[in-house]
Amino acid sequence: MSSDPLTAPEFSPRQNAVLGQALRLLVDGGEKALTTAGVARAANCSKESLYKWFGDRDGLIAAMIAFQASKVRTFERDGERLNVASLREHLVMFAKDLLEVLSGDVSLALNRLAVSQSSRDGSKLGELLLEHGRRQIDRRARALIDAGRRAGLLTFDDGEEAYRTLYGLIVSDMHVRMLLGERPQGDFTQRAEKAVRAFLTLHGTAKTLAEAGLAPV
Amino acid sequence: MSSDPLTAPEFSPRQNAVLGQALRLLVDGGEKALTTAGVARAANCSKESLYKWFGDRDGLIAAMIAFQASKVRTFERDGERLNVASLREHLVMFAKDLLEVLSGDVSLALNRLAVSQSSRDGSKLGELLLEHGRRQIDRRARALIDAGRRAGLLTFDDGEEAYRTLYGLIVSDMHVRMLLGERPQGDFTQRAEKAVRAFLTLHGTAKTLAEAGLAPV
DNA sequence: CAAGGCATGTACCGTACGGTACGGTTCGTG
DNA sequence: CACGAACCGTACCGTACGGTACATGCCTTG
Repeated sequence: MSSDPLTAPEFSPRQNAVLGQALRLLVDGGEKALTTAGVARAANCSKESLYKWFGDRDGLIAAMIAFQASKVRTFERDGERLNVASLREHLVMFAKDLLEVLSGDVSLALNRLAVSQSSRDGSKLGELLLEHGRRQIDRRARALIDAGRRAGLLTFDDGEEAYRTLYGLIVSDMHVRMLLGERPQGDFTQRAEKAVRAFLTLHGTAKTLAEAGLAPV
Repeated sequence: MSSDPLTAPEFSPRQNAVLGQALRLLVDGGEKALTTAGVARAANCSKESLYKWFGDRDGLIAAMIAFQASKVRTFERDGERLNVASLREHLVMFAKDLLEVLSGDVSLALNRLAVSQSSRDGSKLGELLLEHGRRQIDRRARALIDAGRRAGLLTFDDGEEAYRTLYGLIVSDMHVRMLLGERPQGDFTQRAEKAVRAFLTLHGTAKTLAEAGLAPV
């Protein structure tokens, strides 16, 4: 890795096209299908170019992660005044987006790849994936629940811990199960709404609980 | 796979010793270290015996999963009368055990292996791992929260869903992060207690909430 | 047009792995 | 003791992959 992919994740259009083909190859055939010769054939480029651009196979994979992360952009529109209904709506939207992202083909394939490489020492692939893939969506959720607290709708001491709780309520073990090959079952919308309801029960203020009809029996 | 490892997961002592060495090899060196020649060398047996006993490499891995599952036995002692304190204690114990199991070296190595193989079609490794590794601990938790409901301490409609909630509160994304190579941070006991507190807040009856001092502010 | 950079395609090399075959050894059994 | 089964160690085979070298062709630039 000659250039730091954390600060220089930009490639030429031709290279982006190659990375896209590589991702497609990975999604379709799994890790063992991601051979340098296979990528070169699928992208109509030469292996020599691959090594010139990305250094080695690990560099190619790192570039694929950066490329995919650059495609998944999440918009965080805030500044608007939050009330119980809008907070809930935003939380449900976030939950659904999170479930969609995690269950996506490319996300699952890249996560599988990073997991399988993580046993090798010095492989920063997992770190890279967490940093690139999660940072955006994590910041969006953190900003949302912080705004909820500022608006007097949520109560918690540690924002990070509250976010972890929200994440666990939404995802549970679904991500690992999908990584292991299980197909997602159940409706994402329903799952998201239930998770948000539980989260509000745990961290909503009295005002929120009353307005949302979540007062404990 | 000539014999069904779901119903016949028993092997001779010699074979068990070989499987143990194979697991050690996998834990130490990751998936790429788990070569048939390496296992044979580490276990002082011949490759021919490996293929005779386990069929092929996949059969060996399946046998490793069954062997490891046979070692991790979880005791579910029930029948005692549950009160709020004992329910809470059992839940915390379960949560700590779950975190211990998931963060164990062998568990992580096997999960990484199953995840990396899950993209290949027809690979029932993930299914096998979920079935063997989780069944015991899942049943224990399910029995516990069902007993809690029968004792009038918990309230929920769907036991499976309640368990998923408990699981998510305990683990959140820690499992995936560990699979990606991150070292677990924080105290398991504290994490377990917080998760159980949240679970009781969500699914405890009025009696439970009052006795546990969890009445919402 | 000439020249040089850049990309492609192919051929090649070394290595490592899954799986098989075979000779030698140990051990239980009639 | 003789026999056979099981097993060990090793050598072997075919294949596939990562990485490199080289010849050809395109496209810009002076």
